[in-house]
Amino acid sequence: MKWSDLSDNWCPVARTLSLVGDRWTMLILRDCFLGLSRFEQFIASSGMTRHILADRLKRLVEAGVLERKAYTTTPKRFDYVLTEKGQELAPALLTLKDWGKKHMPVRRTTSA
Amino acid sequence: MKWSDLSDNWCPVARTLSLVGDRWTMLILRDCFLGLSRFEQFIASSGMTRHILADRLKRLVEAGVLERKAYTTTPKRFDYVLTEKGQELAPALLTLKDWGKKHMPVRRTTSA
DNA sequence: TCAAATGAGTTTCATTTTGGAACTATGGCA
DNA sequence: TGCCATAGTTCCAAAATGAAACTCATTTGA
Repeated sequence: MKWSDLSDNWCPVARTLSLVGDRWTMLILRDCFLGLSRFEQFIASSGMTRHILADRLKRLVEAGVLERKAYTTTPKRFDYVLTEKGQELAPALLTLKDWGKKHMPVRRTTSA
Repeated sequence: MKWSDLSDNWCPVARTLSLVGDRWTMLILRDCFLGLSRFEQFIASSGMTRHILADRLKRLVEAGVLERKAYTTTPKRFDYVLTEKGQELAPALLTLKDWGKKHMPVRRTTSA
């Protein structure tokens, strides 16, 4: 079975994951909740590559999770901002944050 | 930057995603919360391929999210059950479920 | 007794995705 | 004019995934 087939799964968790359950997508949303909204900001913040970001932004806009709003006309440049639908993913991000703080300690390479 | 490097990220969301933020992992956990615990059950329920499942189970056990308990000795066979740490991912799954129910309707191919 | 079935993986190979880097396009600014 | 910034796109190699077959140990059952 292909991952993309999950969008029609009977299970709402699976359907949600078909949109946000791949690498990087949730991290873009985290950045949005942190107040970032532009291509280069997402690149700098997340460390993902440019064409993956371009692809994910397109998918999120198509899904109605982000809105692409021009902030200059010449040249055309855009802010990506959370829609109401996107805002409602906040609880999911918060649970992931809490779990990470509790269970995924940063293993720092002790300067030996 | 590689996905696996996220495990040392300053952000707890990113660290959590380094473990559960790839394709299929969350779906295995969903199945665990539904009461499934065996290899063939996960295969039947999720639709993922066998070697991906084997890989994910190994990672989840190593991470302490699942425990691999033998339920027969000859031949050795195992149940994969949520640890306390794994149980604590329940809120994350619930938020994804709620969001999916609200925002990801099943688009059914009307029998035309 | 031998064949088929079960459960849990492993292996192989083709197809997709991703990572990394370079390249394009538009316009501002020195 | 030449350089910089923003926002992508393109190219190629490396890694991950999908599909199917194969392994192994044991059980069932004809």
